[in-house]
Amino acid sequence: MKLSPLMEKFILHWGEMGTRWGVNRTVAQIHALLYLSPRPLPADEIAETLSVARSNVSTSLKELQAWRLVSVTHVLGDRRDHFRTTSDMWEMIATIIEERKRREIDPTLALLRQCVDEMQHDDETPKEVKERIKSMLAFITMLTGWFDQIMALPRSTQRTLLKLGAKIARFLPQETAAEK
Amino acid sequence: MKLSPLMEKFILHWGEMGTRWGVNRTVAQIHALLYLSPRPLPADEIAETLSVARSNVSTSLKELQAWRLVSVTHVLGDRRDHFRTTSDMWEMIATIIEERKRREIDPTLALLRQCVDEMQHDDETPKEVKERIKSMLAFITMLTGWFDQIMALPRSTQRTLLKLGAKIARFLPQETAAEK
DNA sequence: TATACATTTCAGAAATTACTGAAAACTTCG
DNA sequence: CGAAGTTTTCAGTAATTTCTGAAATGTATA
Repeated sequence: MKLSPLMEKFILHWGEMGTRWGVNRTVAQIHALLYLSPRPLPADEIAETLSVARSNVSTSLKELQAWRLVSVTHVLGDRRDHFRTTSDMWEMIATIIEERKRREIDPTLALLRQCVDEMQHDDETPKEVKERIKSMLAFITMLTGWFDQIMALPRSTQRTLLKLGAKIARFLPQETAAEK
Repeated sequence: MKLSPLMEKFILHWGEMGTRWGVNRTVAQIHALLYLSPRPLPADEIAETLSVARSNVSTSLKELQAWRLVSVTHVLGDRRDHFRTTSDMWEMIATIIEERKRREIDPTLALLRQCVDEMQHDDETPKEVKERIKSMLAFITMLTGWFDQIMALPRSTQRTLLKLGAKIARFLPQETAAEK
């Protein structure tokens, strides 16, 4: 696929962003390319477009599929797999957050719970340290709970909330601001 | 500072998490150590505790300060700098998100705006591609707008919203669910 | 079933990132 | 000012991550 300078700029930037967030640059570039592409692309075309090895594309696509960000389709009269990603930004972000939660937050919660559990019979660990761990567990639990609930709402409600922004505060029962 | 097995486990996990999110492992470990520590720690104590070079600690602490996650204090009768991080999880997360926004989202928005600007006189880039870039810009603009507004609310309101979770939908004007 | 096409695997090479230790720079106090 | 204490810088090294190309594996069709 021939890239215009605009497309190239976009893809390169996305690659950079990827690295900042712990995602392999090529993986992020492929994702960006597929996001822009009006049609699903076969692996060899991706390799050619981005000037990376075919094998690298293969590995990266597997990674993107593991993230549920890329899916396979087929084109009539072509034996090759073709790859595409959703063009719905909301869906894309939701998927990324869900996967990160599954891969990173959930194991962290598990560890924190284990820590809190073990600390009962642990007289080596200072009291203050135990408190810190407990409050981190409480906080992350609350935040992920919020997130799960919001994600379970119908898309239209989510969109309403997003559009409302801070105006949502208007709808809250009055005394809201009264706290320590 | 002597680490109990519990503390060690926590710090190692945090280091791993860091690497997943594009943060240097040592930087994340130091952050974790300071989070747990009941008192501010001097750099050499951090180095000793985590078994890394003093110079590495120095660099990492600078990094953490650049992220506004760590600050310097002094202890009476000690010429060394002592370092601490907030123990308020909400504040910590807010800082991390704000910094990431400043470093990564804002430049991305700038790039997207530039792309949208340039695409007017660009006949090399397919129409569909232009649309994708526009809708990404629209989406990120909306999301960061929401975030900025929520962050500007008083802490107590934020806490109320967080606690409410999906129940917030109850307070919305009725017809909410009516959309495409 | 054999052939052509397509994809994956993987060992080694290349590139990048992280770390160390020594020296330089800076700071405080006597 | 000078000595002692503290922090920073940075060149070289180490560790890790990424990438490639060749071989192996998988798959469809003739």
